[in-house]
Order: sequence, then C-alpha cells, then structure tokens
Amino acid sequence: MKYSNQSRVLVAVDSIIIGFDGFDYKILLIQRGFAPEKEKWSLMGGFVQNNESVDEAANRILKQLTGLEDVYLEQLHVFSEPDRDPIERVIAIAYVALIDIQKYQQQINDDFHARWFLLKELPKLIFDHEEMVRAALERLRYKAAFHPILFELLPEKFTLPQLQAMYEGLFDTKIDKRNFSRKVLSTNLLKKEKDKDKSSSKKGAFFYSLDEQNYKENFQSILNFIPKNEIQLLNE
Amino acid sequence: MKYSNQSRVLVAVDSIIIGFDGFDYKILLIQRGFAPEKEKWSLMGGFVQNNESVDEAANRILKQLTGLEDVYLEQLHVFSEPDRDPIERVIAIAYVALIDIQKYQQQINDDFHARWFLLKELPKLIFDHEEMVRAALERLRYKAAFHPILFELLPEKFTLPQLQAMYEGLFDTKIDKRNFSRKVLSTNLLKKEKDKDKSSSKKGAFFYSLDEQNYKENFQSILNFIPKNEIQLLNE
DNA sequence: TCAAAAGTGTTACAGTTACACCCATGT
DNA sequence: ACATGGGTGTAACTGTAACACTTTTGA
Repeated sequence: MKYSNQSRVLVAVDSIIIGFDGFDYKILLIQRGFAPEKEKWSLMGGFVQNNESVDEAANRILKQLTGLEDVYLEQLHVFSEPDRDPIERVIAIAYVALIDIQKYQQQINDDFHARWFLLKELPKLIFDHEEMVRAALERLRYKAAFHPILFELLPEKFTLPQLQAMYEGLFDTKIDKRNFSRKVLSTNLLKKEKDKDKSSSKKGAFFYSLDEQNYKENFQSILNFIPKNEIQLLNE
Repeated sequence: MKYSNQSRVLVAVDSIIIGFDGFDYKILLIQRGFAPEKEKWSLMGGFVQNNESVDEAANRILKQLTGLEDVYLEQLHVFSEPDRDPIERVIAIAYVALIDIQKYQQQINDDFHARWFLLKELPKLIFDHEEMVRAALERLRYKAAFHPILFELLPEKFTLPQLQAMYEGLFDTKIDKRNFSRKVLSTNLLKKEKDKDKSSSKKGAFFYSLDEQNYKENFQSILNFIPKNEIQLLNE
C-alpha cells in the first residue's frame, strides 16, 4: 500500500567537512565523478538509500570519502529549491562535519580526488554548494560561541596558542591571550600535559588535552532574561 | 534526463505550531483525515509538491490550516527513520511555528478539526510526532534564551507580567520581577503604551509594544571565549 | 478598608576587560 | 646576546542577583 497521487523525489546528503590545520580553516572538496558538472569541485554528497536514515546516510558517505567514523556530524539545513539540480529535482540535506586534519590526513581516500582547500581560497562550487558553505560557517560561529565544539578540530594534544588561533580565525579577531587562557582554564575542561610543542617557538608551549569527563557536560551558556543558574542543559 | 538507479521517496513537512494564551503554552493539533491513523491527533503536515521548496510547502500547509501568513516558521530537523510511517517511507522535515493565539484564533479553519491542546496535556500523537514536539520545545528554549523570538507569541500589545509569565512558563522557573523588567526595558526593544490591561489586576498593568526598528537587530547574545564586543551578528 | 497585583531602587558580588612585563630557549 | 613566542597578575568596570516596600483600585 502506498500514498496515492503524490510525487516522490530524490533525497541527497551533502556534507561540509571543516578542518583546521593549526593556522587556517580548510574545507574538504571532491571532484564530482559524474554528470552534470563532472570534474567540478563539489561538497561530498550522495543519495539517501532505502534502508537508512539521513543521519546514517551522512555517516556512510563521510566514511566512504574519508575513512572516518565517529566524527562530529550535525544536520545543518535542507536545501530544496526545485531547480537546484539541473538534471532532476533533488532535495539536499546538508551536514556539517568537524574533523582533525592532522590525525586523519592519511586516511583520506584518494580515489575520490578529495582535496583540502583554504576556506579563504575556495574554488567555484557546483549548484548551491557555496550557499551551503556559507550557512555552515554561520552555524559554526554561532555554536562555537556557546559550545566547546571547536575542540573537535584539534588533535588529542594541542596548545593554548593553537586553540586561541582557532577562535581568532573563526571570528576573525584578536583575543588577549591572558584573558583567553584564564577563561579557557577556568572551565576545567583541559588537562595540562607534561610535554611541550616546540614546533612554533623556542620556549615551547605546553600541550593540553581534553578532560573527557567534563567535556559536553561542564560547558554552559549564558542567557538574557533568565537568571543564569536556571539554565541547566540547553543542548543543541 | 534523470539520475539512474536511485530510489525516490515521499517528502513531507510537519509543523509544530506553538501558541501562548497569556498563561499556558499550547500546541495546535489536527485529527488526521486519512489512513493510516485516521482520526488520531497529529501535527499539521502535508507532502512537498513538485514546484515548491520545503519552506514554501511549510508556509502553504500552515496557511491551509490556520489561514495565517507571515508567521514565524523555522526549519527544525529532518526525521527520516525508514519505517517511521507504516504505509511507505516518508522523510519528514519538521518546522516550528510560533503564533499569537489571541489574534488569530478566529482564523483557525474548523474544517481541519484543529484544536489547541495544553502543552502539559497533549494526547498521544501518531508516528514520531511526539519526538518532534520534544525537539521543538528544546529548540524553542534554546533560542529563546538568546533571541527575542518569544515576542512572536504575543499580541501587538502586551504587559510585562505577561511577558514574564511566558519566560517563566517555558523555563519552568520563577524570575524576580524587578530584575526582569530592568533587563527587558534596558534592551530598548519595548515601547510603553498609554493604556493598561486591567483584566488581571485592579491596578492594571501598562501595555507595551515592540519597537519594530530595534527588533531583530538590537538583540544580541553573549559568549564565552570571545570578548563580547566581537560578536556582531550571530544570526541563526 | 482590604486584598491582589503592579511598580520601583540599592547594595554586594562576580565576571570581564584592559593592560605590561618576565621567562625560556635556539640560533 | 638577542630575538621569538610563551606565560602570568592586578585593578577598574560592568552586569547580575538578591532583596522589601509602596501604589493603585475594584470589590
């Protein structure tokens, strides 16, 4: 039994895969392997199959491209202009993925002709993918302002200057390092390691790692009309 | 020309329509007019047509039910478990609508057997609609903490005690009225009217109205690692 | 006149910002 | 020895929370 007189449509998933290499934000793009727009740069995408939810499809497709599982992956928005794909109507569900470039670089599958592009130097993208990238960055800025998601972009061990550069890059601003480190450390989210990263200075900067206990629990938001201690868990 | 070897699927829109009557939050439900689950309570929904985006579909369907246009309507999340609808696979894109019950009550179309239910006394809903309602409330709490969206639920003119009750209801808390009014008024978002609402006290409470100039611009968020004056417009 | 809700001010505290110098090390 | 980036403390300020009494008026 089926619903009658309704038209069915292709549903695709497209992922904006964001990375940070310690200095710059990058996005992973592929050269599309089939018409239309064959060979043009594109977000990683694919069609949702019969037996999977769209979340599952996004994870499956991400794994095909990068070999990665258990990556931060969040539904962004549905893009559905009837003529966004010239071949036939495709409703696209965009996802944002945050991954640690360094750790996983070797796993990127070359079969897909995937390449990291500097965020500031993206090539032209097919269809409405540039709009998707814009929306993804807006969302990332928004969430990063209140949630510790940017840690997803960092390796196991990272330094405070790296962390600060990541926030400065995303918000395109300079932050006072004294205030920054005080705020970050006051969350008790970080554990100081014994060793230092000497790759970018002579003195070296201490490594820190995430305190997994507190992460995703300890971090909360501030708000406006409601007294602060009334906000418990505003998960989003 | 078409993409080959891909299966097409029905795409629907379901809207969680939230209202506030001055005392309680309510949700607008309909009795589903067709099988399966005919006569059961359901969110307002419908299938996306060939020539419209999903945003357009959501607006169209909302207008069919309520007669309302230009209502606050926001994409919430895609619900896509393959078996969420027993008849055939349907991918549902959930929307949240915020409407002023009082102003539009007369426009609600009775043909649809629509009824407002107290949020605290919802009936059983079909499919995964209860999950959608839960997600909608979470989103509403989240956004309301940082954005002035709850004003969408109020009539043109409203009182501070009403506004406060709305925030208290959503967050299930009590707020000090002195602090609340100081904070709210300090945003310069409200204009004090000359007349009072005497419906709930002898003294009467002054009406206020939104200063449309400032609304949607003046209201900003606070954040954590980034100095406050670095946050310009974190639209979401 | 009294009950019920509206309206208003002050003080203590906490969090945020602005700001400048010393430290460690490789060359 | 010096250049480079890493690390730290304090004081002024701003925003938030806690708190209680007076006002208005219909019944």
